[in-house]
Amino acid sequence: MRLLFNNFAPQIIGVEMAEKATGILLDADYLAGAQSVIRLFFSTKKGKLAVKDSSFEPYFYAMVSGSPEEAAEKIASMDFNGIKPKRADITDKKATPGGQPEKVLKIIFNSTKDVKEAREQVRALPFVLHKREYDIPFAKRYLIDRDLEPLCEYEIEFDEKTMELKSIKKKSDITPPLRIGAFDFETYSAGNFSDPKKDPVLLASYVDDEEQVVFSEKKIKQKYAVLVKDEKELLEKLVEKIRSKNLDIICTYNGDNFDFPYLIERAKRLGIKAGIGADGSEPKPIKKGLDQAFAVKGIQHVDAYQVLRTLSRFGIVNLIKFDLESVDKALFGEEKEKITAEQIVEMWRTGKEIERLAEYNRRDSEVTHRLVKEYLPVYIEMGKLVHQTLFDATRGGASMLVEALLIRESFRQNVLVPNRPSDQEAHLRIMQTYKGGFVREPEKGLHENLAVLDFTSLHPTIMISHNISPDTVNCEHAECKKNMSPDKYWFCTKRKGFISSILEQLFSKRLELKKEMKSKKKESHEYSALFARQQALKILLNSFYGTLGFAHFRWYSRESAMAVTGWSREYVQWVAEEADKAGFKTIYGDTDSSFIKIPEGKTKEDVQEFLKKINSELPGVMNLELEGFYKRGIFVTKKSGESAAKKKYALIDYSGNLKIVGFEYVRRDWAGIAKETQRSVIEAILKEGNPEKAIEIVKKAIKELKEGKTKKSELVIYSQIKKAISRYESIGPHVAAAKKAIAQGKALDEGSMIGYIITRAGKSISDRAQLEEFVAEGNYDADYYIENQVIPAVIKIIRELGYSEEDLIHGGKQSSLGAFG
DNA sequence: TAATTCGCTAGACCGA
DNA sequence: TCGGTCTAGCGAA
Repeated sequence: MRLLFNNFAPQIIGVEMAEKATGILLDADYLAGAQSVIRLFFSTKKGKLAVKDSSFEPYFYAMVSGSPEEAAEKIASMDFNGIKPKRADITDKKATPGGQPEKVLKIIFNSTKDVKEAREQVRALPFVLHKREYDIPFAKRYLIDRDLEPLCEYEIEFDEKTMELKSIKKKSDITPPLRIGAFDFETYSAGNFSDPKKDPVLLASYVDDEEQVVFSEKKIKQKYAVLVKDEKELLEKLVEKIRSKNLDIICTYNGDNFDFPYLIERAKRLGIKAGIGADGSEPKPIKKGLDQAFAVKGIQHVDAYQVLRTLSRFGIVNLIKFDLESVDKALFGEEKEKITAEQIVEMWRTGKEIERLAEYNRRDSEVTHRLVKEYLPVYIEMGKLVHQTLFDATRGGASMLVEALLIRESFRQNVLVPNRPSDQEAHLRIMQTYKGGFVREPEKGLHENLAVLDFTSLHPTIMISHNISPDTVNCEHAECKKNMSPDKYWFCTKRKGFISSILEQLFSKRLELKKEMKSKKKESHEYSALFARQQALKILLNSFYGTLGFAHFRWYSRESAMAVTGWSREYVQWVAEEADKAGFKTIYGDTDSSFIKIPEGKTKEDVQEFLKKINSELPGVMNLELEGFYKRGIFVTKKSGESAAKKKYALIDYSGNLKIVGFEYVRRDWAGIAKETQRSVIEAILKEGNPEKAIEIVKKAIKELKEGKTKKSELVIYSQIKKAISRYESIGPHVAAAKKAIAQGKALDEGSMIGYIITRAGKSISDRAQLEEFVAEGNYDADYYIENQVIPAVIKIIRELGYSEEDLIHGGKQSSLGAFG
């Protein structure tokens, strides 16, 4: 078997020209040129295998007026500025999911380049009405058309000489264990950031399941250290190490923007090749809008940083800061030492504590490796679900994942994929917003004995139950008008919608998995596998609704999005009315939830009964469930005015668990001292029913602040730079702090998380804001933290108990509180 | 390349 | 210096 890269000598089998192999499909790309040729990468037991498929041709569709046969003949013989189509076939395709197949031209070219150059010219022909599916990347197109699922195991046959694929058959849906390795650099820097054009790599670490290595030209005592003579050898050894491992996955932490570009630039300067690809090629940058990603041939590069950003957006993990130390602590509860760029240089220069630096470097790779191992299963399942490689699945947003699934499904159903909107069209869509979910104004104050009810997967279940789909809006059947949304759009009841039926399948698949999970032991491998699959399904299910209202989405349907939210408002308000009729009192609700008070004389069983009744009346797969019972809850008024604040409350259950929602406590743009004080106050009130204690907690925090004793770490406020610094019209504290830091040589820009402290020197708050690392312990504006942080965070809660701001600063009243009476 | 709307609040900014 | 308006960010769902 001829492998591009392996640990074994090639085997030549003389007579039999067809070779067989079993491998995991990792990647697909194509070789550009006069003829575009698909290349598939497999991970086999013996190494990486790349096979070609030159039988697949680039194409797009055109719908024409008049005779399709004549049009096909005409186009096939045309010359578009030197580009000649290979041929034009006539296919039967549906223009829309509900439509009848019609004759559509499939115009086939030799190369993807030809498609790109000729498609506009074809579109401009007078008899061409539309062009379709002209912008689907060739390799992705191949995976769809050939029904191949990345990450599954395949049995293939290929010609041993030409490496041409002869047959391919799926062997298993289960992804066998993948070989995962991580690497990380420590680099020299003059100021606070490193420039690969001049600053060398100091240390490089590599970690996988079997070994851990740190390469260094300085002698390091640890066992894992490998001495090299210079930076050139260091990089060569690292590349060699990675190559020798025959990895399926190479992982980094921000390798897309740091380690890989650094590696490439240093290798170039040192005159070596960073050929870690399975075919010996260097990692290649792939444009992702303003950002870039790095791809390695035959190996999937998973950037753990990108993975966490995405998981954070979907609420699977909850992270404030994304540096490895914070992530390690938040997710694994480990304390990892943070060494700054300055310290790295100092340690390197003096040679003192070089072991600490090496350990830091080793840990970076180790944590990265662990992160990828932890979260990879979800993405493996996602990749299979939407037929995308790991590389794409870990970097794609909600719309990319949904789109990939829908394109594949369109192909299966023989329907043409809708075009993306033009920029103007997208702009018009953005202008047209629509109404979202319903949020009830809460009954402010303290409440006891609560039940929280919510709809399970509200948006997907509405879409399934009402058959909401872009292709079922306002169908021609009069009787379907009974399925009328509050905004007066109706949805067909005779034919299942394209999107709604896909959702239905995903939804029932997830239910099945969850049922199956119950029969498995939680620690078992099967359980984790099922868990990952249902998690991927959950992410996908929850992504659909948002994409319907997304201006750049191929299946954008404002009517559908409006119907989803319209019905959601109706259902949630109906539940509230029914609850009140049943003798409960609805005190709050947001989008899919109802908070009800269980009055004296009513029991938890009554709530269950109520749920049963509601569920018997809900259509389709819609379901209202009990989220939980709570002993107490508090709602406060808004900052100004008398009305109660929405999206802000705290609950305590009967086991004493606090649930704090929307309060400053959960916001990163508030100082720790304010957040912790607020949490303690809420706890004292909800858990112990002790407002006096709450007052004391606040007083203590204020006293500490005044005495200058509050630790720096308690004072940091985090806020993100969301656009280019120059584009800010209003210079808030985080922008001001960032500007000052940039003037001192810090590399901060769009996307940077700014941790700042309000110091004493300066007039406005922005003037006084300084980047945390530039502020000495004890240098803070106590008044600011008391008046703008601690007091605002607690005053609304304290007032709910009948106390005032005065009580916090002065003696305070001793009278007991009627709030619990 | 890119999921949505609803809601709260801080602090700059601006004109009187 | 005051108060209203606007920009900006973050969180809930």
